[in-house]
Amino acid sequence: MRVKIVDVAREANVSVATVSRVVNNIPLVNEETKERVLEAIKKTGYKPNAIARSLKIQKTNTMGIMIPDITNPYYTEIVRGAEDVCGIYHYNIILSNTDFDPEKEKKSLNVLVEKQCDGIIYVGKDLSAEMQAELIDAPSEVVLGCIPDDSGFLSGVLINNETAAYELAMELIKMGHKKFMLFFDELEEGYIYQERKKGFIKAFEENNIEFDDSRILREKLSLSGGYTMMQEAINTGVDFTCVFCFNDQTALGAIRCAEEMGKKIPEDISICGFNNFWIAEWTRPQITTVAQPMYDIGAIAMRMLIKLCEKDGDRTVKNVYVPHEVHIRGSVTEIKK
Amino acid sequence: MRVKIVDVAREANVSVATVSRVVNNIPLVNEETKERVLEAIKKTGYKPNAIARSLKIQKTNTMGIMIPDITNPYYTEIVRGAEDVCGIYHYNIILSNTDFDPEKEKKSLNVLVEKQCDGIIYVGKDLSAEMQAELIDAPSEVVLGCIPDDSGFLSGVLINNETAAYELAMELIKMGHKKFMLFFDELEEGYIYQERKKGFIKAFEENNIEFDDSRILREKLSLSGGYTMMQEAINTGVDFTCVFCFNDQTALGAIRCAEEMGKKIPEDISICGFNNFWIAEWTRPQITTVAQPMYDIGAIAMRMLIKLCEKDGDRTVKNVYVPHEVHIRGSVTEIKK
DNA sequence: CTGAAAGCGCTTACAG
DNA sequence: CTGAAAGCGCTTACAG
Repeated sequence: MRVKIVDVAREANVSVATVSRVVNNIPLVNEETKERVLEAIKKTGYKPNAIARSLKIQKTNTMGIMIPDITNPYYTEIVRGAEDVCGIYHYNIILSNTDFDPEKEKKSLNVLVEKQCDGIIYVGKDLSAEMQAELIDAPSEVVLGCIPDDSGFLSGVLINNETAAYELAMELIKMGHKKFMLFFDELEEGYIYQERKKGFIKAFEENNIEFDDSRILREKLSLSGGYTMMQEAINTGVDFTCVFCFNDQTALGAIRCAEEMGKKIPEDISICGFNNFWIAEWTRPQITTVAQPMYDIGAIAMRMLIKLCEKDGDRTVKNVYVPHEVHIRGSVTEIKK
Repeated sequence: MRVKIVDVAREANVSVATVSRVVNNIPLVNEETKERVLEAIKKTGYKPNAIARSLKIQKTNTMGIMIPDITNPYYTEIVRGAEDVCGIYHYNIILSNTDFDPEKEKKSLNVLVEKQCDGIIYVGKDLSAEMQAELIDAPSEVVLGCIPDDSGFLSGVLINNETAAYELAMELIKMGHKKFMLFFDELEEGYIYQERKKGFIKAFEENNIEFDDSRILREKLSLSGGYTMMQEAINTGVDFTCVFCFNDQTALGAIRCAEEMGKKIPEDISICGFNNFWIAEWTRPQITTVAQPMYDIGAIAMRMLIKLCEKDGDRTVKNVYVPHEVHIRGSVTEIKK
């Protein structure tokens, strides 16, 4: 049996109120009784029941984090950043993988709310109107990761995807590329997709580069998805010298396929990823990509969330844009005229 | 304000007991009143308070998972396996990164216990006597990941590291290698370290291969750690044709360093990793390694843990050894005599 | 400085 | 089939 506060009280010959006071470090306790209580706690091995405490004080010091897939290195870093900040402020996180599945998301949000999470971080590539409404409605505080809020009720931490894509495209255009392809997600039409597409197309248009949707391929954003898309791109005989992949895994898959099909990377095809996952400069060729400060996104989001949860914390709601960085590496090269 | 059970009761004109019964799907409720309650729940938007429920029924349906670092792809997979199983059985996980730090581990265990986790999965490379005692003592159920228990009080899920290392070494020996180096962790002397070392040395001895501890290098087990060790190995002029790295990141770092120093991999040096992280066959060269079923380790451990937590679940305590697989890939080759 | 008591939001014997 | 009541283990005004 777990020992409870009343056992300690009995042992120390005081009331439970007094024990509670010393456990919670409330000052107005006589030094001597405090000693006695401390002794009793040690002797009995008492550990406060946080559940009971939470029920009483209406605060769990537990945060929920909804993330598509912890296995995706991009999200892994976010979680690590969030958890580290939690540790500092004596919170814990409940982790929930949602796999971009609206049903799972709804269920997950529900249990996080039922478990009385003080706050919830919602990470995704898009925010459906329905999900947005649920998040605004939720009694827990909410901060978005990687997507902004447009309702004025939520906060978000993210990079400017449009600018990032634009800058990346401009670099490749400067290198002489004119014939591009995009390797994007199989289904997605959501926020990040739109933003990046806007950025790429803006760069294309400013430079009078022809582009239409037939140059967008769609598959799972994975090593094998990238492989498949490259296969298709080469087989259908489209004319292209450069590919923008939605993430680095996809880019690496595409690189491998191209190599196997006899292409030299970057001489024959320049290939770019996105996110700068931890291994991007250790592959051969190294992957040209846009670095997102993923750890920081998690850490900043969590900091904001904690402030929302604390009594006199900052309650300003805002979208925070964190800096990105274009990294030009070995997977791309100037076009030879 | 969150709506509570009494609000629903008032709305439906029944007692809280009745509301509780329909919420928990307890059969003996009149169909008609049930309808009325359901309606009231929908109207009020009632969501049960899981904290209050937990306090009453003495069960949180929350599991703790203590893991060195979620950012290490090896552990990421374990967490995913564990979380997926949790989802099936309506549990959630609190994630805690411990960074191999005994202090953090102790603190973490403490809050998981205070938060009344039904069970805890402890993942690590070693189990100190102190930690073992604390885990046995903990009121929450415990299952170990990646390490076995020798006390008879805990369960564990892991591969046989000695056999795995032995088999890997034998493959390389068959290829004609005789001069080996080991790239191991900077500090570690723990369980997994010992087991693997035993396995390697057993293979060496059986084949009359000379080996002593001067052939073990130690550094952080990371891309840059592997890089550093290879640099040192080459610079000190030790004679070797094959390196066993403690994990795949280290192997990849070692490969890159060797390449930069003008060595051809695998022609000049054969390099092996361990774990078969998700990218191991997409690097160039592909990494020879031992695959651990990491997802399964997490999933199985969680299944066992849940059984321990359920009323009439299987309470057998045992160490479960899951199969590993040696993958010979492009980072190694036969030695040319 | 300390204790008795109420209450956090549930569940569940028990009685009817 | 339904409700009144006790109790899960805490915290915290309130009184002394």
